[in-house]
Amino acid sequence: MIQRPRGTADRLPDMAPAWRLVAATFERQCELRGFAPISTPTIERSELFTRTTGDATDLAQKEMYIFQDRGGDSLTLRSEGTAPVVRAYVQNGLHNLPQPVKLYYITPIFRYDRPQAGRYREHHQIGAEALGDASPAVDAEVIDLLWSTYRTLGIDDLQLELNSLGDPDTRPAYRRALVDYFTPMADHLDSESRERLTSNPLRILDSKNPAVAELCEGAPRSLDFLGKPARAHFDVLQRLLESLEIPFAINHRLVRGLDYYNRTVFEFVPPDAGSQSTVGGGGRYDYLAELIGANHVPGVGFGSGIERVLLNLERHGLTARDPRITDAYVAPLVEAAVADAMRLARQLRHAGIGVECGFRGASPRSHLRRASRSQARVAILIGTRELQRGVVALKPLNGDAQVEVRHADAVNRIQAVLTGES
RNA sequence: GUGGGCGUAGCUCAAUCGGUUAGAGCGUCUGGUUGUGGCCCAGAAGGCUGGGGGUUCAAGUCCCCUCGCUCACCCCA
Repeated sequence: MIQRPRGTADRLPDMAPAWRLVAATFERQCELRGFAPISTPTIERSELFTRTTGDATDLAQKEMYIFQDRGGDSLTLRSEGTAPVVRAYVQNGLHNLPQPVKLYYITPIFRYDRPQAGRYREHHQIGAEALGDASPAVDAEVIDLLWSTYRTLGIDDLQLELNSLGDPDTRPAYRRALVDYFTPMADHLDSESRERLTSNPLRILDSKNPAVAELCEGAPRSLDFLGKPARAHFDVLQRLLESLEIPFAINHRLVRGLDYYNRTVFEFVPPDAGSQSTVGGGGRYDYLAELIGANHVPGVGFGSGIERVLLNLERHGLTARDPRITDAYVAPLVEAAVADAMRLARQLRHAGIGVECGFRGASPRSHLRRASRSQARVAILIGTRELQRGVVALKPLNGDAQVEVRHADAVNRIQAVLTGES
């Protein structure tokens, strides 16, 4: 048997209500703030991701789905949400709109990684980006959007962690300070962290190795290296979050896995922090546009994994129910009644009634069994007798008496039964 | 990419020390009612025991490989 590719998932009907709830809640929160939907191609030119993600990141080094198309171009399956949106903003001249341009998306993300709880090779993210405005209020708005989405869903115990990485002009000094700090203790670092000492010192802070983590305690803090504007930006953001009553905690070791971030970075993590704990995260990326050859465009945004949001919904025992739309079941009792049954079903649907139609002549028993297992409140039986006399048998499934109505009156009578007038 | 655990029907699980024709519940379908649902009862369908190789008189059971799931590392959402 051919099976689905590793790390992918089939989403079956019984999972749909929860997915819809997450998507609908997020969309609603976006629309309430004037964020508009955008969607970009599933494939992009590989340079878009390789140039923005950062050479030293795991994502760029080993997790991208990269391939050559038949014309020899190198393409990559979307490995993260932000760069394509920035590309689309630039390419479509969205800087001509009032700034910031506020966008949101719900999209699959592909990363070649070993599957694990809460980790997939294809996962889905809700995400939002606000482009063209560098003020800290935009950061606060974006964080508020994600926070409100979680809260509206009923997930109220995620911890918001916050940090500022400063700007490119102060980054080298911080980087040097980290190298100076860690180099003397290089022998105590694990091999991975030692490598990062030269490739990407900031990411040493991110290590979950307890021994390394301990060494990080005394490490220089990025907040102490912020330039004046970044310092002011971070201060204002904190005041805004306080005024919005969004609780947060400064995490000096929060650096994020993509290199394009500057100033604000944030993550939402559950209290019982497991390994795949981050539910959503993001930050500011004022220099990302330049990396893809465009003019300066400040931006801030986030991505949040839908599968992980769902995990947290379950953790809270929250469930979603499907909207009930099948009101009637039309049952052809003989093969000759199938055509009439399907015609009646269409008339009912035209009148706005949800209808399931039996597809083959079968016993009333089997049709009614099926009907009562659907959500239908009324069954319409059409057999030889009904065909001969131009009527249909209308049977409410709540135990009320079955009635016979003329075929021509069927739609009105069924409507009456469904609205309880009968 | 590294390491551990686990793969038996659509689902949840049995199957003695390696021993006959791999079972049950749920679900599905059909019937019990020559045209009437839910409950109940009966019957049926449904398995290359994940796949391949090996050991053995004999393998669901032991060994190897492989694929998948899962947990941890790592990484991230």
